[in-house]
Amino acid sequence: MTELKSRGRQRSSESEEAILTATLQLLKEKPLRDITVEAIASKAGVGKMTIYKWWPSKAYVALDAFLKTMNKMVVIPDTGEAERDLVELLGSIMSFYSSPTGRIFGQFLAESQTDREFAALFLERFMRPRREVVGVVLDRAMKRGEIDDTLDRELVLDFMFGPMVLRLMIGHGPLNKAAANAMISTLLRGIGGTTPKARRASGRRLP
Amino acid sequence: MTELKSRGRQRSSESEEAILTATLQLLKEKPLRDITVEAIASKAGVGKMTIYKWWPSKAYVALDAFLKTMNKMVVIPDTGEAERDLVELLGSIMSFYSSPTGRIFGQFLAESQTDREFAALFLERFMRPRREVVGVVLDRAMKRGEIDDTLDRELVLDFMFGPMVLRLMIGHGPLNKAAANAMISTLLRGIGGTTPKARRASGRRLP
Amino acid sequence: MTELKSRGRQRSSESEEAILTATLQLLKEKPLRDITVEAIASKAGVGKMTIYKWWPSKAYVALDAFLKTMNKMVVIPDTGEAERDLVELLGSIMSFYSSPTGRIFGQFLAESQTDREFAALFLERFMRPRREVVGVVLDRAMKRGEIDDTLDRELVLDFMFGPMVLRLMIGHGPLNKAAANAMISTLLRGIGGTTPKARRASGRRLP
Amino acid sequence: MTELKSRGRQRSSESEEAILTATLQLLKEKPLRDITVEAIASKAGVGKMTIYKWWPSKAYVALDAFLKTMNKMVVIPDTGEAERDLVELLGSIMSFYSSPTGRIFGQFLAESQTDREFAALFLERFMRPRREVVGVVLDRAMKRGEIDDTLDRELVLDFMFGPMVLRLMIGHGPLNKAAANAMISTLLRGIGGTTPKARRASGRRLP
DNA sequence: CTATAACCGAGACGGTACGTCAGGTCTTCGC
DNA sequence: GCGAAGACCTGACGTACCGTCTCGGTTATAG
Repeated sequence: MTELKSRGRQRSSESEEAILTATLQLLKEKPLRDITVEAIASKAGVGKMTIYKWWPSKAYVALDAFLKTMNKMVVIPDTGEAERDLVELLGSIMSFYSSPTGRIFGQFLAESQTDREFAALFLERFMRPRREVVGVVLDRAMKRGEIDDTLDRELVLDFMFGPMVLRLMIGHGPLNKAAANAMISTLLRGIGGTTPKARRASGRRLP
Repeated sequence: MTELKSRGRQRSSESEEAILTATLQLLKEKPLRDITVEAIASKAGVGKMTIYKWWPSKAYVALDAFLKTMNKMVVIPDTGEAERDLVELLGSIMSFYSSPTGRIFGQFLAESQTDREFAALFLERFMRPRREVVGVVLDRAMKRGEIDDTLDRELVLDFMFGPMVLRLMIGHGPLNKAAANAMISTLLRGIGGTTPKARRASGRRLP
Repeated sequence: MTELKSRGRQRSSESEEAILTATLQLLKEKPLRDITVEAIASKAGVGKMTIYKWWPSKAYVALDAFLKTMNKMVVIPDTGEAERDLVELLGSIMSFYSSPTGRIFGQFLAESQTDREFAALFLERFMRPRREVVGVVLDRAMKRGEIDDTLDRELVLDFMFGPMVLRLMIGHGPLNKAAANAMISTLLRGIGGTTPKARRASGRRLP
Repeated sequence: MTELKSRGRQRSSESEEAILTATLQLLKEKPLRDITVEAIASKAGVGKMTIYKWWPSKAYVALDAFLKTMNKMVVIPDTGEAERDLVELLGSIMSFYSSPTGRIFGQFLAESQTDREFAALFLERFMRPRREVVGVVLDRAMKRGEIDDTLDRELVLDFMFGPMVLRLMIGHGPLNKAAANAMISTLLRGIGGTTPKARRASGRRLP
C-alpha cells in the first residue's frame, strides 16, 4: 500500500523542531508551570494554533521536548557484580535527575497529579523505559543468583526509584554517590537486625 | 512577659475557620490546581483580601486546611514485633493516602516542585511529623534488635515512604494490604539472593 | 497605494457595535462614574480585554458611543434674522443637553477635569463640531451685519455656550425657551445701561 | 434654651484640623478623584472612621478644606466705573481659578455631576458667595445706571461666570487679563452689529 | 470620684472593580 | 489547504479602596 499523502501543505517538521527546541530552552530557564503556550509559540516563531493542533497542552509539548534529549545517553553497566552495577546505575540516574534538565522530571510528576491522561503517557513513554534499563541489570543479577528471583520485579524497581524520587521531590536528603551506595547496600541486605526475631524475619534465606 | 495585643480589630477566627472549611470541601471536589482563591472566598463568605492577607497562596491555605483534619488520628501500633507493626503502619498510611482526602498529598508534592518556600513548610509541618510516627516504631524495633541500629534512620524512612509515594504519584502499582506486606517483608530481608556473591553481600549479619 | 490589511483575524465590528450599544444603554440608566468596564463587557457579551484593547478607558468608549448617536440630528436654522436663528439654535441645544442622553455631556466635562488626553479628544470630536454649527449661524449674521464682525468668534461662542453649560452643571437656573430668549437678547444688546457712562461704554456703535 | 453639651468626649478639633490640612495638601498634588479617604486618614494620622463620621464622602472633606483657605481674600473693587470694576474682578477670579489651588473648582463641578447633594452644598457654600461678590459690583453699577437694571441679575452673573468656567473646564481659550477685558467689553456692549436689523435688535436703548 | 458616654487610632473585614494575563478558539491572508 | 498572525471570549489573578465593624484606650460630663 502506498503512503497517500493528503493534499495541501504538509505538517511542517521545521515548526515541530522549532517548538520543541524553544520549549526545551524555556524549561531550562523556568519551571513548566511558569511557561506559557504563548511564550513557546512566540519563541518558536509559530502560531499558538499550530501547537494546540498537535499537542493537548504544554505538558505534552514539554514531554516530547524532554524525550528528544533523553533518547541517546543510556549506558547499562555490566561489571558482573550486582551491587557494583546497581550503585553505578542509581548514581548516574541520581546525577541526571539532580541536573537542571533532570529537574524537569519533578514537574512531570507534578503535572501527572492533575492530568491522568498525561500521567499515563508519562508512565509509558518515560518511566517504563527508564525502569526497564534498571530491570535489565536486575534480570542479569537474578539470573546469577545475586538477587532473589522470587521477588516481584516491579516492587524491586519501586525500591530502587522510590527513595530517590522522594528525595528529589522533597529535597530532604542528599542524592549523591554516598547516598547511592547506602541505598543499594541497605536494599540488598535489608534492614532486619540480628536478634532471634530478626533472624526469624531474615530466616527465609538461612538453612 | 506581657502579651501585647496589637491595637485595632483582631483577626476573625470565624473567617479563618470558614476559609479552611471551605477549602477542605473544595479539595474533596477537585484538585488544588482547579481551585481558585475566588472560589474559596466566595464559598467561605469572605473577601479575597482576607485570604491574601494571611496566606501567601492557595497552596498554603490548603496545607493549613489539610493539617487541621490530620492532627487527630494517629495510632502508633505496638505489638512488640517489628514486622507486624510496620505492616500495620504502612497499611494505614497507604489507605489514607489512597482516600479522597489523602490524595491531596500528591498535590502538595506537586506544588512543592515550583514553590521552594512551600516545599520547606510542607516538609516541616506535614512530612516530618508523619515520618516521626514511623520513626517511633523503628526506634522501638531497633532497641529490641529487630532492626539494624547502625543504619541511617532517614534512609530507612525513605525506604518506607519512597516506594509508596512513587506508586501514589504514578499509579503504576497497587497500594493495598498485600503491597504493604510485600514491601515490609522485602525491606526487612533485603533483595540479595543466595549465591556466594549474595552471601557475601548479605554476610554482614552472618557469622 | 494599496491598503495593506494586516494578517490575522480582523477586528470584529460586531463586537465594537455591541460595546457601543451596551454603553449607550447603560449611560441612560446611570452616570458614567457608576458604569464599570465589566458591566459594559458583560452586557455586550464581550471580553474586557477587547474593550481595553481598543479604548484607553470607559470614558473613551462612552464618548464614541455618544458621538454615534449625535452625528445625525443637526439642523442649522436660517430664518434670515440673527436673533431668531440664535434663539432657536440655543433652545434646541438646551433641550438636548437637558435630555437624559444630553446630560452625559456633564459627565464628559467632569472626566475632562482629570484626564487631559480625554479632554483634548472631547474638545476636538465633540465640542468643536458643536461650536461650529453655531459658528455657521454667527458667520451668516456677521456677513449680514447683524453681528459685529470685529469680535473674536471664539469669544462669542463662549458667550453662547458658557452660561448654558454653567446652568447645566450647577443646576441653579432654568434651561428653557424663555432662558434662551433672554440669553440671546441680552447677548445681542449687551448689559450696559443708559447713563452717559454707559453710553460711553456702548458708544462704540453710536456716532 | 441652654446649650446642652452631650456627655462623653467632644469632637477633636485637632483631628478635624489635621484632616483638612492633609486634604488640602493632597489636593495640591493630585486631583480629587485620585485621592483616597485612606490616604487622607493616613496623612492626617487619623482613623478612617473619624472622617466618615463627620463627612459623607471625600468630596465634602475637600470642599471644607477648600473653603477654609478661601474665606479670607476677597477685595471688592470699587473704582466708580463699572467696566473697570468688572474687568478687575473677573481678572482676579480668573487668576485664582487658574492657580493650582483654584483648579480644584473644576473637580468640584465634576463631583457635582454625580452627587446632587454635594452639588447643592457646593452651590450654597461656594458658588453663591462668589457670585454675590460680583453681584455687589453689579448692584452698584446698576444703581449708577451703568448697567441695565431691568435685567435678570442671575442671568448677568451667568454671563460673567459662564464663559470663564467654560474655558476653565475645557481649556480651549485663554484666561488672562486680555480675555477679561474682551469679555467685559463684549458683555457690556453686546454682540449686535450696525445694520438696521441690528439697530432694531439693539434699539431697546436707542430713541 | 466613679460611672457612663462619646470620641479616637488602628486596622481587619466583606465587597466591588480594577487592569493584566493566559487559556483555548476562531478568522484572515500569504505561501 | 496549511500555518503565521493575531483578535476574540473567558475566567482568574493579585491589588486598591470602599464603607463598616470591632478593638483598646482616652477624655469629658453627670451623678
